Amino acid sequence: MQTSYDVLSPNCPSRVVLNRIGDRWTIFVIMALNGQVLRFGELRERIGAITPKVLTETLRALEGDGLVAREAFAEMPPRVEYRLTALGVSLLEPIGAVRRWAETHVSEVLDARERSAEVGA
Amino acid sequence: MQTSYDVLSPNCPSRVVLNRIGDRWTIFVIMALNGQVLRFGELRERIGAITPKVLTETLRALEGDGLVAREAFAEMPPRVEYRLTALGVSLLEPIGAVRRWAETHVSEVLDARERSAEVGA
DNA sequence: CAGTATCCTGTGAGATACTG
DNA sequence: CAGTATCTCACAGGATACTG
Repeated sequence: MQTSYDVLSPNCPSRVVLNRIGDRWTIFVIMALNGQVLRFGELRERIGAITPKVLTETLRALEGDGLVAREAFAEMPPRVEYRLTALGVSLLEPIGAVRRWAETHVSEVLDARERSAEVGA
Repeated sequence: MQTSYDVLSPNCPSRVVLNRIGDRWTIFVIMALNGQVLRFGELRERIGAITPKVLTETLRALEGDGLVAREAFAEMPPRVEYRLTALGVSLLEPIGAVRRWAETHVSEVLDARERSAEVGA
């Protein structure tokens, strides 16, 4: 039983989470499902520029990690609902922390970026 | 002046931060520089499997975003020191939130992953 | 509606070798 | 020591078309 993790180690399980969060589409899906139950098509609409293939991949990954629950109804036409699991909901907190930091400091980052671009170019 | 951000929008400035954090090497560098001033070679050692090229790219990006400060000394042999800026330090907090979540919940994610792998395969 | 199936491309990043 | 310079490749992810 491992009791402590070292994020600096590439094979550390913590890295798993960072990879997932860092994934291009994960955040969008998690945020969209915040407090909502959505169908495949609804997710597509809300996220915008995502293709069905990529949305499916993202959803499958999230499902596999126990963050999102998928419920299919045997109807015609088909209906499938996605929602966050308890684990998925708990992920909203750290994501919120990142988001708050972003909203507070993005302008500084953008300023710095612009300033270095002037010189760099 | 934009007063509110929507992370669900791909062109939202907040996305900038998520991209940066999601970058494969950013976290490693930020964590390594936590409370430390390190030279290029020291960073290489601590991070492990990173190549000089990639470390340079990561460092330049971080510098450009105002998260890391680079100080070069005109000596022979050359000496260059990297440290977090105040902005970089402030980023430690949200990263810490993610890290804590990871340390608490990784086992659940891994369990779920394993369970779905059994079925999926 | 909720996906699959294919094909294709950009680029993050590794390996390797060289330089001020 | 602290990087640059090339070359190469895998793979995330996009476009498009099709199906139970």
